[in-house]
Amino acid sequence: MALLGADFRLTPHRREVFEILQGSTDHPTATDIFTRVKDRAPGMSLATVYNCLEHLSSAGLIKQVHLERGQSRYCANLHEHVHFHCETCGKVTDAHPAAGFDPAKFWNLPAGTKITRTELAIHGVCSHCAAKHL
Amino acid sequence: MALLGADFRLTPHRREVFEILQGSTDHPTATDIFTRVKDRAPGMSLATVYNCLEHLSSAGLIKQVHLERGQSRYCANLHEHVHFHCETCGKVTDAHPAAGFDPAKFWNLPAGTKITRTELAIHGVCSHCAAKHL
DNA sequence: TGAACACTTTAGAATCATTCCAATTCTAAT
DNA sequence: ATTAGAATTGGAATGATTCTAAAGTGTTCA
Repeated sequence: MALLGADFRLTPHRREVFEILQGSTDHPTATDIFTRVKDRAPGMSLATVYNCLEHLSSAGLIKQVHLERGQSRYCANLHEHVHFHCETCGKVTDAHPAAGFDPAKFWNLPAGTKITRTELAIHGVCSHCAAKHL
Repeated sequence: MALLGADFRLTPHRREVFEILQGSTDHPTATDIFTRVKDRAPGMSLATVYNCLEHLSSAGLIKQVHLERGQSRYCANLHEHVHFHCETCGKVTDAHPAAGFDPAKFWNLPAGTKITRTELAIHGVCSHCAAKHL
C-alpha cells in the first residue's frame, strides 16, 4: 500500500473511481471513467470524477498521463513502466522495463538537477495493427 | 534540410513562425508565439499561428510537445533530445543524449511493434531553483 | 492577359476538456 | 446533537484549440 497523506479520505466515490481504474488496462479518460461509473454509482457527477481523480493522483494512488493534446488519461499501474501509444488504433498499453533504467545516465542534465519523475511515451504502430497492413 | 512534403509551401507567415521558434529556446506555446509574431507581422491572427504550427509540424520542421495538461508547446530542435520540465519555475529545457538511446532495449514491447517516435519528459527541479532552496 | 482553381488567411463562432463556484450534504470529533 | 471541515453537486466559466465561411493570394495555362 502506498503511503497516504494524513488528510486523504478514501470516500465511497473515490473508491469507485479507483476500483474502476484498477480494473481497466486501457488508460481511460475522465469521461470514459464517468461512463463506467454510472453503472455502479448512478448519481456521480463528472465534476466529482475529476475531483476524485485529482485527489487520487495527489495521494499517489494513480497517475495522470499526457500522451497527446486532448483529454488526460489515468492509470492505476504504479509499477515503473512506460506507455506505448498506437497511432493507428489509438490504444495505449503499458510496457515494463527489461532492465533498470536511469534517465540520468543517458541525458546530460545540469549538475544539481533533481528528478522527481520521468514519463516516456513511445508512439508507433502496435503489433496488432501492423499485422493488418501486410 | 528536412525532406518536405511535395505540397508544403513555406509562405511568409509560416516562415515567420518558424524563425521565431528557431530563435527561441524556451518551448513557447501558441499564444507565446502569437505575442512574439506581432512585432514582425502585426496582422497575423492566432488562428493562422495555429495553422502554421500545424503545417510546420506535419512537414517535420518543428515538433509539438505535450508535457502537461494545458497548452501545447513547440520546439524547432530536431536533434534527438528529451525535455526537462522544472516543476518550480515551469521552464522547459532540452537535454541531449550522452549516448545512443534505444527504447526497445529497455522496455518489453510485443514483437512486431513499430516505433515511430519516443517522447521522454523528465520532471523535477532545475539546478537554478534547487540552489535557491538551500 | 485573365479566368479558373487551389491554397492560405482571417475573424469570429463553436467545441471540448477542465476548473471554478456557490449551495448542499456528509463525516468525524467534540 | 453540534459544529467545523471535507466532499459532492450542477451549472457556469474558462482556456485552448478547431471549425467555418468568406476574402485574399498566387499559379497555371489557354
